Amino acid sequence: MGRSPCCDENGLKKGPWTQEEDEKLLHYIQKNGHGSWRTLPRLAGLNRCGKSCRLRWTNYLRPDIKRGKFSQEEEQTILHLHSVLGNKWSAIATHLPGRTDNEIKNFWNTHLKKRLIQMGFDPMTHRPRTDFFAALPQLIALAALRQHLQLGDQQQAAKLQYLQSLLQSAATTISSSDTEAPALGLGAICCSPPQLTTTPLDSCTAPVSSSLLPCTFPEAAPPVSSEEDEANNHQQQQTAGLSSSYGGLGSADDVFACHGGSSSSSLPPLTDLSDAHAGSLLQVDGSMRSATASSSFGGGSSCSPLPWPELFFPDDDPFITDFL
DNA sequence: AACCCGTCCAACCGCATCGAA
DNA sequence: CTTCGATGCGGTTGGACGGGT
Repeated sequence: MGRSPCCDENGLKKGPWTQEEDEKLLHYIQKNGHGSWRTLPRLAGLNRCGKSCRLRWTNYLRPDIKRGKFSQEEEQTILHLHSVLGNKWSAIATHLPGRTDNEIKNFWNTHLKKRLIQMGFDPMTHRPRTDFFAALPQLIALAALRQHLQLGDQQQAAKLQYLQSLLQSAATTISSSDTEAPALGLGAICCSPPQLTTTPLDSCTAPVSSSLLPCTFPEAAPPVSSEEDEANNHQQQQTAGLSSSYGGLGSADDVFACHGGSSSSSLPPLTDLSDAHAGSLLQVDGSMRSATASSSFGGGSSCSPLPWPELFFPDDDPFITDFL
């Protein structure tokens, strides 16, 4: 596939660096600076291509490299910057002294991205996923269905029948949605965050659909490419404050802070963090949440009304209030 | 002990961008 | 304006490692 690798062309070495090579490179750069990376290997006595040397230097040998685990503050910064900049690792790295773009990228891919997905967020847009959320109420109902199988009277039977139809539509919705959602499973769905949303009534037009979320966040997280955006970003940071925007991914505050609430005045808050349930919903490790996490999703607002008709589920129905 | 599987991360690859000629 | 080499960047790979069975 594609062109041959540059290092193969001249029989140059590839793969892990030896200590001897490291020392040669380090000594040369400390003495002469890197200058032209293309000529450096020859001058330094290394059988490597310049690219490989540059990478080794910038990602490993540079004296100002910070090693070890990312701090909570660094995590927060990465999350915030990624929500604004996208996969601009080098740009993000400039805000994290001592960290390389490669390191940040790896950290994102192995930790933060997974955590966001687990929590029901699209890691690219930093928005709650809308695909499987469309079926969330149905799935929640199904999860509790077992508890109600002993129902006897006619009305309960009607409810059961209705839930069965929801099951079908939920399955359809999920199987036709994009690829990641099914893999997340109900567990992930149950720990997903929309339950926390408290939506301004006028900011929403469609219930429980791909557009159910009231977020006016841009469709795709726009990479900051213009000075204006940079300025906006800066303003956002000043307004929200990097350190206050996140409390660490582990808490509900963290995620939602980065999803509009405090990061831009033009974005309606997705979350009422003062909500009494919020505190109990998300654990530090981003793992499973309690079933009650679904509580405000259905009943939160007219924006995402329950899919089941009031006929079956009057407000004071204990069956539905289980979920609310 | 051997194997499997998932995670982590250094390093590679190829495309994009920049600047000099 | 175009070309071309150098460098930067982001996506991906593959090997080391650790935990579980």
